[in-house]
Amino acid sequence: MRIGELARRTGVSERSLRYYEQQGLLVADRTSGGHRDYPEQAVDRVVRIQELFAAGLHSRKIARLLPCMRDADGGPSEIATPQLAADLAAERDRIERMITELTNSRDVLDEVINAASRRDP
Amino acid sequence: MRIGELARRTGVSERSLRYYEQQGLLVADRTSGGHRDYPEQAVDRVVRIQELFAAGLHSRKIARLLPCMRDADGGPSEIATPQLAADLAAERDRIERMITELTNSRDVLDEVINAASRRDP
DNA sequence: GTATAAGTTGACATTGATGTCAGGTTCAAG
DNA sequence: CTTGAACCTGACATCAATGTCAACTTATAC
Repeated sequence: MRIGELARRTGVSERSLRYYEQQGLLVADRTSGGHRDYPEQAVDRVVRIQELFAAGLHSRKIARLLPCMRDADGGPSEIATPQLAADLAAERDRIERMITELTNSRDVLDEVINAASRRDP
Repeated sequence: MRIGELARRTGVSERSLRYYEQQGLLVADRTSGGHRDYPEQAVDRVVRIQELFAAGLHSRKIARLLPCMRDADGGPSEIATPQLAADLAAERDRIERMITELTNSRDVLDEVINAASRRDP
């Protein structure tokens, strides 16, 4: 699949897909003419990458993490080193705190929205 | 309370507190000499502001939202207009999706961390 | 009053993913 | 073979919160 289709199917811009490749997060075959050719599995991977970005991980860390994730089609190709695992554990805790904060914010918004809809039913 | 103490107690830098004031998110009395003097209640407010920033709201939107939130000491001083409420509802949905994504990422990290700790117990 | 800590404003820098544009090449269909 | 769509690289711009530094003023304790 080519970059346009991948962009369409993932909702990620072509610009970002090229950036992911530059950062070593995504690999693509090339046609004889140099156009990127992605495997079907790239769709899942891009979604994961996006989620990890949304979770506040930087591309360098994602690059180290990706080989340790199990793919849609099989187990991980690497096991995280103890150091990486500790690093990821810290990220995990940060994400957990983030979820708590987001939940708080969501509840605050709900309250404001409900107050408005009660006045203006 | 002065800015240094507020920064210490909230974990937010003095720089950011001044920025919040500049953006209309935070008000402070001034001493005769011009130093900021915050009420006790500012601590809670700063925490809320941080959470809303973490939820991806921009300062302008937070500024419109804040008067509609109930404070630690009482009800809201304003009720959101229908337009603001609709706007916030969209943010709410975005935050909800974000929580889902973060939960996914957390689970992925857990899996990688567990795989590493199983190999290296 | 003097020293030192804390505060003030203003300006400039940073960060990192993404947008955008230009100039050129490749692909696919007629 | 031609044409228009899709793709390539490279460069520059953006956004918004925060860091940082400078030059100065105020507060506090001795």
